[in-house]
Amino acid sequence: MTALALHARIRREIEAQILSGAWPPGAKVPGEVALMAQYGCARMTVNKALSALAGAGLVTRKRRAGTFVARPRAQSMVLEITDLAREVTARGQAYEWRLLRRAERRSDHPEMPGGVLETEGVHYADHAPLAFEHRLISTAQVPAILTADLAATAPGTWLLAHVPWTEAENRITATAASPALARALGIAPGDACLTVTRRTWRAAAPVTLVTQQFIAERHELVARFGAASA
Amino acid sequence: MTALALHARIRREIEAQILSGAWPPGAKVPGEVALMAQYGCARMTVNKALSALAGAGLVTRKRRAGTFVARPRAQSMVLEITDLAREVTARGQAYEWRLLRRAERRSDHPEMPGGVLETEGVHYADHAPLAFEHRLISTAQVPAILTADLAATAPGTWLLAHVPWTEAENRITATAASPALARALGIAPGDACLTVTRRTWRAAAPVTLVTQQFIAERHELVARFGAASA
DNA sequence: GATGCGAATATGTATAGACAATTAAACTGG
DNA sequence: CCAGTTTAATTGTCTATACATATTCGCATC
Repeated sequence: MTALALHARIRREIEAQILSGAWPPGAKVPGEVALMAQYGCARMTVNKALSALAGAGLVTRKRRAGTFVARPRAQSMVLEITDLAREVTARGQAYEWRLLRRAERRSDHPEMPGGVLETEGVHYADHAPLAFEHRLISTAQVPAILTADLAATAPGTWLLAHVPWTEAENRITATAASPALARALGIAPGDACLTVTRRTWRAAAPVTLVTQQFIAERHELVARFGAASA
Repeated sequence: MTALALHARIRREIEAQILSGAWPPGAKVPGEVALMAQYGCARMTVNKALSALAGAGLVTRKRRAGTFVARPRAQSMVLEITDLAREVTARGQAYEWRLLRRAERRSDHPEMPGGVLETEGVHYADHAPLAFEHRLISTAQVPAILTADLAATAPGTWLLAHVPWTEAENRITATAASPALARALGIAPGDACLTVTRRTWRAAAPVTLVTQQFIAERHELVARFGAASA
């Protein structure tokens, strides 16, 4: 019952050398045989640690040449997009969803063609508006959405529970509130909003296209550098 | 060699079952011995595939119980924060940096106390303003910054090349342009800006604290679901 | 029925060895 | 000096085995 598995310990110690700057980019990381001797273990154990580091992007490995600290070209951050209902309640606030529009129709949107369910509504935190949401859901991919009670449950929450593990892409930008949006959120037209547009697919078929517009002061997204996962 | 290593193939095939929805959350993934028989390989090979999937968060594994498709509570997205100089030139645009202010002083900012170099400047893409940047850099952590020519090279670019592999956190929100910001960017006061505040540490010591404010129409951040890494 | 304990099961970790693939470096012939 | 070839170092993958560890299940006992 060691506190940490040996391969995890090796990984952590190398990671510390890299993150602290002791081993700069381009520096040669000890080879598998060297680490094997240093820790007195089998090569597979060292390999597991180094492979994990390579997967995390901290090192690059080349046969015959060796293992080297990677040159960071971009910082890879992990952004956790949680369900709004969960996020708000996790903060200890009262969550509420109000459905404003629900229309079953055919879409000519290039990203979501065909039959869709279109919804609009507002997310509230502690009874104050937090975000306006416009959404298209493919009825071909998710026929059950037509029988869901979307006044009681926000579509995002419903989808998370019923159509899990889809691929997704988020586009984050800032926009000025249109008069209609301002009215829905109770802010002034032209006020800054954080806009998140998310497209999700399931086995290459589009599932939903959603745009959420947050009142700027009441929401922020946090992304962390993701090298410390287990 | 085979086009794909066996453990990678096993991983991909299980991943496909999960992402397509064929194996819903909570479903039992075949155990190691079953997969071992199915693929006719050793248990370690199967273990590598399943461990990788567990690391990516697609499955949870419990001793005695088995391996199960995870219930997604949040979508984990990968956000690539690139250096602005690199990003702009990668788009084929002309990049330019103009330093507006440079002050060596002591900071009482709670996140960055002590001696700092404070810089302000504007990033341009194709000679049009893209973002305003305010930055504090710890002179204790990065003494060499005091001798860097920050009029020629943006501090972020310089730091990326000289202080790599720090830990970082980004906070993304939207703000309205203050009169001073509007003047610097050539936009109207109150216009929406995408604001990214990034704190970076190096071995638990703060290195830099930067706030970049982008003209909304000219910038967006893209985050992708990150389950398809190798 | 409740409780405690042992057995069965599935994963977690590690070993030692083997061969394949890649490629930098050394070598060799012109 | 250059070009092509060989060599050797290093990682990539896989096997077969072993023991550790956590956890559920069932059984025996109270």
